[in-house]
Amino acid sequence: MGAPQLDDVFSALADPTRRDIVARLADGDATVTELAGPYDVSIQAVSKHISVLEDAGLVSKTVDAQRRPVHLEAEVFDLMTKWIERYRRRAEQRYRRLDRVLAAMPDDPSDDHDDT
Amino acid sequence: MGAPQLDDVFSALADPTRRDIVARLADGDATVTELAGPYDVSIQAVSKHISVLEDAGLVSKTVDAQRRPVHLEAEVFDLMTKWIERYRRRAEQRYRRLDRVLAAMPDDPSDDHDDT
DNA sequence: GGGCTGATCAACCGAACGGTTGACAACGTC
DNA sequence: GACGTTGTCAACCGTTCGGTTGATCAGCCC
Repeated sequence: MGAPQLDDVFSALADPTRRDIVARLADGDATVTELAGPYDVSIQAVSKHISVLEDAGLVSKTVDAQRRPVHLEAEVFDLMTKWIERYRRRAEQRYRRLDRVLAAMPDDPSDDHDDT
Repeated sequence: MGAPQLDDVFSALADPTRRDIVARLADGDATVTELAGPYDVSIQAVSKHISVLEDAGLVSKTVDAQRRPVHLEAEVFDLMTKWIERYRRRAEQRYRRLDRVLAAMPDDPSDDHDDT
């Protein structure tokens, strides 16, 4: 119930079945059995997957009689995106800086060769 | 060797130690022992972590005598960002659309009640 | 060459993971 | 109230994962 941790989000999304479930939920809510349909595993397994996604804050379950429509929560994606962007940008800045240094550098035989 | 898979990228980033390593590499390349420094685990464990990151295409190792400077590869981040953004956007569009529908809807008793 | 340093390889261990089956709870329907 | 449907809980199983220790390889330096 606390704020979702990056640990949970990333490891939830590490599984292809769970990523697929997220992909399908982007088109609209679906019940557990509906979600389980395409996969060659038991409903219990899919139910577990959804629990994992829920713990990560990626989806939420509502109650509709005996059905449990699953809904994609977009917010948590921001958490990931922010984390990723932070380091991607830093790495790219460093890369560009290095690039500039190299460009400004005259042909130097002590330089190691580029990686194909 | 092959293109990095989302599986590998997400599961690599699921581990907090590995995320931390990535974070530190954003500030600049570092050798394995340098990276291992802050952690309370063996160098072998850190070496394994770096291998996982390498397999995911998130970092690359170069050769400098007996040292192995590790370098952050920013490209793969795009792979993740693209995946995330695709579904985040879809989910948010649906949300906004629903929002509009609800806003445009007059008080209707046949509607199921709202969730608090 | 001998020794130190940096890093990986190999075998092993316990915990966590993804899957299974079986039982069961909750709800709508007849 | 019995029954079918939907979904979860619980126990179990094999594999993967993060960690360990010990051995080994590669490269610098005296």
